[in-house]
Amino acid sequence: MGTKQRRARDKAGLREEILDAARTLFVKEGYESVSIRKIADKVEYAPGTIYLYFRDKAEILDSICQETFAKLVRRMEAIHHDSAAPLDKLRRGLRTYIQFGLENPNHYVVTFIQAKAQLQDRPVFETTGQKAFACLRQGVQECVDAGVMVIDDGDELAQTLWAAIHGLTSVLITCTGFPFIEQNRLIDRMVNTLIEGVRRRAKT
Amino acid sequence: MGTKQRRARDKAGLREEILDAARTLFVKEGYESVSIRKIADKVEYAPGTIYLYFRDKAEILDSICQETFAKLVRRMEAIHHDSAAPLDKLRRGLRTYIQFGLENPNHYVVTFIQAKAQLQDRPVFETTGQKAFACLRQGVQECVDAGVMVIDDGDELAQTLWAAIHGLTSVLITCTGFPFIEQNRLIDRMVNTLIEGVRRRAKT
Amino acid sequence: MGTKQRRARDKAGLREEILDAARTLFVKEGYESVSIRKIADKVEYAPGTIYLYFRDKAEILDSICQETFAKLVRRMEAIHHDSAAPLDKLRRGLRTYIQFGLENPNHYVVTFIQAKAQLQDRPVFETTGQKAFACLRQGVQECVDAGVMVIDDGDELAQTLWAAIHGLTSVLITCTGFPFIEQNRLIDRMVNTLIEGVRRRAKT
Amino acid sequence: MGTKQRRARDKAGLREEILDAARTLFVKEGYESVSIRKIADKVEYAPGTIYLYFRDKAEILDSICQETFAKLVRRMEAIHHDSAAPLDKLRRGLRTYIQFGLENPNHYVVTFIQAKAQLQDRPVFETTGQKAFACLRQGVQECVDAGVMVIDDGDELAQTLWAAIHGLTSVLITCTGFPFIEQNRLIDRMVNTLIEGVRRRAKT
DNA sequence: TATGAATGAGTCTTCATTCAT
DNA sequence: CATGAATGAAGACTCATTCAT
Repeated sequence: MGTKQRRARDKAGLREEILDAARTLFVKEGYESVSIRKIADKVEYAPGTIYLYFRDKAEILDSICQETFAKLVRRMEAIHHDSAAPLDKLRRGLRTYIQFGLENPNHYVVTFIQAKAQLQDRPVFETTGQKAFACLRQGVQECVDAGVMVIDDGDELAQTLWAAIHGLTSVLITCTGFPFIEQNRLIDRMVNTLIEGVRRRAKT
Repeated sequence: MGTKQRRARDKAGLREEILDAARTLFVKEGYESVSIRKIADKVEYAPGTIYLYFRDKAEILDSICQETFAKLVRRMEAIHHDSAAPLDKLRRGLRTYIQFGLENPNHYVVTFIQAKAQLQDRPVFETTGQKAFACLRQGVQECVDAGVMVIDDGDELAQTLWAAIHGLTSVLITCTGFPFIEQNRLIDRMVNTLIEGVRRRAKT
Repeated sequence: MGTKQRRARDKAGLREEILDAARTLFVKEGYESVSIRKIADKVEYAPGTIYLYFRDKAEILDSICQETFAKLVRRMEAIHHDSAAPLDKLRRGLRTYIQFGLENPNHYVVTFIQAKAQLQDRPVFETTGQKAFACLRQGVQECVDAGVMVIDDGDELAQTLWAAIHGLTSVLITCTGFPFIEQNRLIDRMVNTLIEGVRRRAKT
Repeated sequence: MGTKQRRARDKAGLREEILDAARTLFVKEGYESVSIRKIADKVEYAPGTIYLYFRDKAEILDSICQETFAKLVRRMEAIHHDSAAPLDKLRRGLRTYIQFGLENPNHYVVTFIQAKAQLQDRPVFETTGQKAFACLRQGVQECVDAGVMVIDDGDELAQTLWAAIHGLTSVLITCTGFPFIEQNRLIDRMVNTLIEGVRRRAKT
């Protein structure tokens, strides 16, 4: 109320502030439980102000997903431009994906766990979303082409790997009460297990 | 409306009926979007009646989770009472878990995906929930004891395996729009990959 | 709040009470300006309670119109069952219409002036609404058949008469600030003018 | 958006533009449903700009009414400066009024139908508004003075005539769904009926 | 003169919950 | 055991209005 001198960050990035607040709240309380009012309170603006930046609540979720995919794709693509052995690149890709989730847990949860229910058929998932998966798919294909995989079906392999690392990322972020072993050891184990389980073994 | 002559099963199973209705609705529309009234409508009772069986909305969710864990544990334990080779039992355990999720998608989604946001620190997860994990943990331990695993840390292995199969189960249930390969082939690949990645290999 | 012992009329007719309150408010402030809250305040119930009796605001308006038409038709039809001279019956019909409006000003305004904008193509107007006009139309037709009208086109005559008496009814109700002459004298003048203007004159 | 090079008439006529936009919108959507923002959008200015020309929303409505009355008076007065027979001038006056309404339906509806609810006791109606009625009143008086009317009370006659033609004008504009006969025939019938009903007949 | 950002009150509506019956 | 009626709080969203620039 009144004019306050409002926080410094002002002007420039209210939109970003709103996204930050929303992301955090979405994770803590679930998309449905977060009201525009709560977001407004958190950024210390009136509820109506939110609508100057986003058409509705769904658009906020949408924007967060878009952000997430963009960030993730950027990370994954970095690995692609590299001349290491395909299997090593794949290994790094898996680790990168998990790391991304852990470094951006709010982004990850909102996009990959909560948004599913709300946006399943929104274009975000069918465009940018697919592009993210495509990065992994491509890394797998290189391995297949190099003849180092146990089978030749790139889709089968990529889907298996993605499901597994998504599972790990999810539980590490969400099951905060669970008595996990030391995080890095668990990640290593997952990545090793997957790579060992998927690469062609000498002789057999 | 009015009283109808109401379904036969009456007396006995209204509680179960409410749970069934709620579970279905939770999955279709999300926990937050389901109102007590919608549940009441579905079972054809007045909203107030729900409160004769459950203290509040959260208790319904809670009960569903409890149910889920009980069912899952029963399934997992069946395998345990069996004298096959430990690794085979483990393999079957993994498959059973996934199958359980696919056969009870509503239970699975509500308990393992949606409940997180609402019940994160409810006791259900810390008691019954842990027991479910314990089944898998035990199957792993048997393998470790039999000396067939690549490492000896049962927790590390069990957590890795659980994360992976949870990932697969989740995405198979929720990512309905995703172009997955044939489901059984994917499940087989996941299980094989994990077992191959986790068992001790000759020599070494 | 609390339980109060609430007004006596209670139980029986909350629905009617809501309609009464709404009708009055609609007239005083215009349909759009009346909020469900205002109606609720007026009947001293919580806003949500309104929704136990009406699906939404439009349904309230709709109900009022239905009421109005039913009342009006009942009145107009009474005249029809009468063996007076057609022209006298018509004269009485005109007067009855005006009187109805003045005795039920809220009903009249809401239905014939405000509802137009909101419900123009609602079924109420196309069913019950038309029936009200039909009464007048029929009275006119009897005069035509009796050969006492200046022309034979019943529609032309009925529409003219209705427009005129609707005009008078409207202004008498709504232009409260206008310095009208004594009401009954004005009504008489209108009815006489119309009848004189419409009936066939001797010779000429 | 931004500044565009904006329409040419700029400077001079923004006020008029706003009135035009508002009038149109008021009729299409009803006074209450029209937001300042919608008006602003239509004229392609920022909402705040509206307030440089009008104190508030009501003042816009007020201005439109003033406009309407001025236009109407101008038209009615034109007839007055004419040396035809009083009854013919009156006849033309009635027709002119109706025509005015049909040619300026937005003005008419806003001023004579919608404004009632919002401005009932605003001065516009008691000053300029009365002046419009005075034109008709005067035409009637001339007839009375010429001894051609059925009674001598000019107010009684004028009010009757006005109510009737207002009724016709209103319904022709607002009851778009009603199966009216051909418009001009209906107008002629109304005017003839009124004049016949109001003029003194030979002998008696 | 014009704007963009912001607000606070208010819109309709839905909800979990209570309670007298 | 079951209900119907009611509520208070909250939901998303819109609006007239203000004001610093």
